[in-house]
Amino acid sequence: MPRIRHERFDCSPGCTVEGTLRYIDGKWKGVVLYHLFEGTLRFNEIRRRIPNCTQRMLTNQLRELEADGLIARKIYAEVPPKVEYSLTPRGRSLEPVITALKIWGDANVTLAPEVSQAAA
Amino acid sequence: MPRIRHERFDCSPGCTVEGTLRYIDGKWKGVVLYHLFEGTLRFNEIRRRIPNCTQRMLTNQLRELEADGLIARKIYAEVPPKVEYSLTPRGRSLEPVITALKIWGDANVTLAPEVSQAAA
DNA sequence: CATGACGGTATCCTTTTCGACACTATGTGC
DNA sequence: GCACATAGTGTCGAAAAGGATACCGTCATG
Repeated sequence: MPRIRHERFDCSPGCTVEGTLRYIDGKWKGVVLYHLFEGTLRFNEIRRRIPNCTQRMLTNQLRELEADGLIARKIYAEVPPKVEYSLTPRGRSLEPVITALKIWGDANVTLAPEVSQAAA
Repeated sequence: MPRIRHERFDCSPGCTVEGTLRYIDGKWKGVVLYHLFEGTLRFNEIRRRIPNCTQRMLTNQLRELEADGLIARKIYAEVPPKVEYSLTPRGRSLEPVITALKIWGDANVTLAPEVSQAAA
């Protein structure tokens, strides 16, 4: 089980910052949330949008987001299984945060696929 | 060495979000930045503000932040060593991001030391 | 009968992260 | 001579995160 890690934040002021980070941290959560801002998606729709994420990891991240009350999981009792994920109001309230992250990232993060060739 | 982990982000749009997260993620970085927004601080001043962080971890986080160009490290060649940390312009540009995180956290993160008693 | 889509689990393993602890150098105060 | 303060470094080990891979049940299709 992914373990809830936001049990205590007794460090100092500014820790709600860390607290928020614990919600959206986790390799794929930011991207998942980002895609869900567009609207409700099925499991495999999300998968296809994040090809580098393994099925196991995606399930993990979704479960944690769900446990944190950020996304809702709706299961349809159909025969080819159908599960839809959508943001809860709480999840949607993260939009300004994600937006702030994206704005800074667009300005400051270099998405350079060719950098990794340096060692060759 | 802390290893730079922002080598590639080829996953999908929204990944600058992840990119930004890689900069401010890391257990204590958010708090360190938060305290540095107040102004320049010496090593032990930061330590005292974040008692739960070990010396080694603090050094680590500061080194990573420095390597990422977010903070500046100024060493005074004095005899009781004196090192001052301050934000670079790039680091300061993170302020809206940290602020967004803090706003959400203040509203949504429960700093509840008593919640962890649930299992008892 | 075999295959594929769907939405997962279970298991294993590697990498990364984090914390504890000891140790360093230099100078001051006792 | 001893302890203390500053600002670290080094090593060790536990724990967590992440990735690879295989497997599950069900129904439709070929």
